[in-house]
Amino acid sequence: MARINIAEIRRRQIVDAAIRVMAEKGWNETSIDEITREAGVSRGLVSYHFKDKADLLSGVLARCQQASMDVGALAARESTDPVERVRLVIRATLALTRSDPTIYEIFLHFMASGRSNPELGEQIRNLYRGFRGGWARTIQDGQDNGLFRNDIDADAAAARDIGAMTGMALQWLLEPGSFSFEEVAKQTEDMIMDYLLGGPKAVAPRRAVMVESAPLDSLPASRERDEAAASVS
Amino acid sequence: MARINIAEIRRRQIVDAAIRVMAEKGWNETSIDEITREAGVSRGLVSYHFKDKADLLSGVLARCQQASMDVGALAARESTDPVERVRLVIRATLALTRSDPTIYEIFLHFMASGRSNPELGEQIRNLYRGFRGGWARTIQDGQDNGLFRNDIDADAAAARDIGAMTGMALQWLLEPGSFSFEEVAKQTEDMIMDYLLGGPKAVAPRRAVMVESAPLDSLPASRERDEAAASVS
DNA sequence: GCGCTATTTGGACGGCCAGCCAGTTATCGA
DNA sequence: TCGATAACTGGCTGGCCGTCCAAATAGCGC
Repeated sequence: MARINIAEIRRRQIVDAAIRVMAEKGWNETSIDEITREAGVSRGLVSYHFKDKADLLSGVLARCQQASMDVGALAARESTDPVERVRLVIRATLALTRSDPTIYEIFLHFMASGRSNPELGEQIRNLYRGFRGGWARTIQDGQDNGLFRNDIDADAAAARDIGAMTGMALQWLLEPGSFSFEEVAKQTEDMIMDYLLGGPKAVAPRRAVMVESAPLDSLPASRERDEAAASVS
Repeated sequence: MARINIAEIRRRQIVDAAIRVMAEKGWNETSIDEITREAGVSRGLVSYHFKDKADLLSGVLARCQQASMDVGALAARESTDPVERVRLVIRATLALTRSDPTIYEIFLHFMASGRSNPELGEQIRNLYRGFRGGWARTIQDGQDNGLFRNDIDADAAAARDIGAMTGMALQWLLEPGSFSFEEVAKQTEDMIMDYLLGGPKAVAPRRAVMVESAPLDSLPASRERDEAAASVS
């Protein structure tokens, strides 16, 4: 089935181009003509492979989601200590802001556009729900095992942590170099970890086995066709 | 000069309408025609009072900036204890997300649009610089007086705190009700305060007089014409 | 080679919108 | 009362963009 492969390759090619253009100009300012030029394909080919602009957008978001999840999952595998794993994921997530700001760029544009486009809004909401859900489970595990304070709600804690990370990312996106990235990242990491490690904890681990799955990698699978997404940039 | 007053009133009227429409539909999806309809004025009047769409946008952002600064300044006046004031400002800023999400909505759209429009980008960057600068001064004051830990850079701390607050706000904007607002707000407030109050501090206050000016209210003055902005919504 | 289908092309169509402008009305000073 | 100017109106227009489509091309099994 070489044909199907070609279709997949074309889709990938167009999504790649869309990400490049969109990261720079946003979505509404990006015309499909510009994407075709960047991708080096003809005007009608985009319409052939994607139902409409929103469909193309889904592909873009799915790729970015996959990339950011990969980073977290990868970092978590670098240690077996649950606390250390959480720290590594925070660090990797923050570092992603610097190494591949495109991802947050896309998220930002989706958040803005999603408010007027219900379909887009649902996608970005699902994405955040997934992030929060995965993070909450990780925190819950830590609480159950007496590692993290258990006087706080895990779901709320997840929203708080993800908020702290994305908030920093957006500021960096807005004006890279306007503050010391390393310093702010270090403070954010410390602040989150100190908060999670402080306060009252469960007396004894409720389970002998610690968190065995990497944080963030038990998210609901993307319903996109670009499952095998690699790095975005 | 009744004429000048009329011009000012009209400008205000149009900006108000623009904020209402824009909060719901974003900026790029908002046509000037829609704003004129909402404002109850004719099509050409907007062109008469505003150079172009970006000019109108400046008015919108200035109003939101003013409103958010007012909230912080107001909260800071409710206590004379510097630490308590910082806590109150955090609380008020977070609460603003709920009471008037329009403001963050506008900020979000500016961040997204500002990437492709240099003029707009500079405005939103200035706004954030102002926020961070004011917050950093407040933290610096607390450090100088031995109230806050002095092993961290105040500028970086400001970026971290503002990031945590805006990050939470954006999530709430994306999907109000997807988490417990009160719980996340409380955790965020505690996390920031615990971090600022923890760690090593200056042995003795370097100044007898504590922070005497409200945080956030020594920002660079808006260069907009809508100086006397009231509440946004 | 021959149909068949997937793939690709370039352009046409229709809608939308920001900017512009000629003309009208209201307000003010003299 | 009478210019003069500010305030205001409504429509035009040129361009851009997403969608659709008829035709051309390429790759496949037979």
